[in-house]
Amino acid sequence: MLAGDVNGTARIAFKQSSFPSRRVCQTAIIVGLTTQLTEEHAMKASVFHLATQREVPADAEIVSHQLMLRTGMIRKLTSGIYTWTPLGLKVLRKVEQVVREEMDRADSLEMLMPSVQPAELWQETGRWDDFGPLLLKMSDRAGREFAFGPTHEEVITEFARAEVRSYKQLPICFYQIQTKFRDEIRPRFGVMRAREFLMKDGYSFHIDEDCMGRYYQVMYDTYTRIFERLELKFKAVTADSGAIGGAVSHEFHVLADSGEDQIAHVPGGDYASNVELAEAVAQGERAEATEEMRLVDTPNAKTIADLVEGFDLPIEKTVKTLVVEGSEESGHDFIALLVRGDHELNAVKAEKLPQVASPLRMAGEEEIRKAIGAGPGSLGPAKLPIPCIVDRQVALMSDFGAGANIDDKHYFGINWGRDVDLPEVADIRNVVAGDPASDGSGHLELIRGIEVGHIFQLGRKYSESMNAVVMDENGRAIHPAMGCYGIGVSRIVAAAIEQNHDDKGIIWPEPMAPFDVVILPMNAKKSHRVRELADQLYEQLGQAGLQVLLDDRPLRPGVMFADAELIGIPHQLVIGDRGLDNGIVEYRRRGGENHEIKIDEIRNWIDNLNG
RNA sequence: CGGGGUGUAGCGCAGCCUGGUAGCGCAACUGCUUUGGGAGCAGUAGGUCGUAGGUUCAAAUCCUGCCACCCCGACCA
Repeated sequence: MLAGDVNGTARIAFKQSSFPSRRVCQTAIIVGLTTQLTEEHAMKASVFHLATQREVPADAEIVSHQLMLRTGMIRKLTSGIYTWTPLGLKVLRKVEQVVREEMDRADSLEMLMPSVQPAELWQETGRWDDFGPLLLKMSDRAGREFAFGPTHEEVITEFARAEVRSYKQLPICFYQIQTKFRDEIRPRFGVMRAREFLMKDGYSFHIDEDCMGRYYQVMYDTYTRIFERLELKFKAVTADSGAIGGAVSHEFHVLADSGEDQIAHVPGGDYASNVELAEAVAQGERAEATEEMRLVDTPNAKTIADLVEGFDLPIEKTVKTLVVEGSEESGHDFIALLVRGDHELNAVKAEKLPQVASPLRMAGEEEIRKAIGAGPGSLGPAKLPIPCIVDRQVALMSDFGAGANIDDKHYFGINWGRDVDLPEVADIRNVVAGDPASDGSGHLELIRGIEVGHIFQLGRKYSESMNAVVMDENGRAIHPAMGCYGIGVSRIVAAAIEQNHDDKGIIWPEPMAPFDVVILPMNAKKSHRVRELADQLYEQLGQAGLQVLLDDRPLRPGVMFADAELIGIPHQLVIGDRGLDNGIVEYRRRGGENHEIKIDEIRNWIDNLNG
């Protein structure tokens, strides 16, 4: 059809002259020319689905979400649920493959578990209720209940209790890369916090804690290698294990200012922790009292800021009193928590206090009035009718000011012991920049990160609740210790963009770029030699094992440049008559230096690139 | 779930207050010109105005319910 078309457009002519078009490939299938079909690296823009957009979609807040939509990597189907387009999938698969290779290297065994899981399994561990509304529940025609798996501890433990019966089979680790669903209350930022997402989850089984600990270290190293291979700037931090359970846990964060998590670390040192967990160490010693405690009228002082401005009180001499719901075992409806005026309460730490209800709930104004007799702006430790726990730093304060538990009145010059008995002391605040690290290694700096991996030493939580047992050397049935290891594969794609972009678009780390090289022929329609060299390079690069995109679309140069930069292809070759006159093609490194390559040196250049 | 906001062409928006048969930019399609940084001209196509009801001679516009989506808070890979 194309061959004899004298009046055919240049576009058709160009396609015709190049490497197998879609039509030719189909023919090749028929005649069995499979060698050409294995050329899956190579792709022409004219047969690919490039769907870039110039305008920024209105509801995309962060850069990665905007760029993923503008490049056409993803399309939203509904809230928190996205289609990965051919372009986006190429990136996702690359990340997946690095994860797979490193997991395999650590002797972890890939498998695939069901995403639809029966309710009974979740009821066994109690998580059918504990997981709460995050669990997407559904029922079949017979009314039996199921959940779409948000994680797979139950399924793997069920699998292991049937398959793994002897210590001789241990240790063993299984993993899968699979779509998960968590019905997040508020999905946002595109695939960064989606409801449906791609996750690598791994689970290991061990005869004892010792072995679990050793394999945990193997996974720690594996994760480190994964993020190094992906060329991301990241940090491993000690973390809270949250709903999954277990004692020891580390999170892996891709560092980016837009990250939702705060990390406390010692610059240049080993200490790094999620702020949720970072221990706040009290500094200094309590000074002698120099003032008398006095009741002061503070009619308009409802906040710490009012107090500081209106009464010339240094913020380090003020105390915030927060009222939270008490736990059942505390025997009280409400508990007061005190932190210094310039500090913040740490909810994770507070929740772990036995007196405090979990999850943490702040008391409302009405509840506070009923329990204390004054409003939230006038609370303090003196003459407080409910139990009280103070932060370590608060315990070291002297001559400080706090509410008097009478509306519009504060006590100034309060001193522990003399005026008020020192209540229970605990670490309940967030660390701030400059605090000493709890290991004494230096002073903390706070940075932001995106959590892309989390490893846990689970222990026997699941093997016990689901009664998975193996026989040990002495013929006794024991519950194996478990570890679990997650990586947010789809989130990594977004996190990588957050960390690597400029005003023109994405700057992919090479290992996850959708294509290695793009060929941009200038004015190919008119220039036979441009077309010829483009085709030749396309073939050579493909045969060299590089994933190459030939932009054979009949477009103006500006559009081609803009697309190549937006999509973020690391290496660009610009072929034009201007360069050919001088025997060169132009090479551009996305986000880096440009230079010229002599045409007769291209072969070397390609070999170099590939090596 | 609580608080706020928005639903009009694939994307971004105007029109609504003051009811009168729906418009702009980008994208798409056709033709000609143009071709080293998101072209120009001419033409074409595309919309149950989220949805259901109500008021009215007449509803994108006014009223009510519902739905969806987005933003701020607690959760997570």
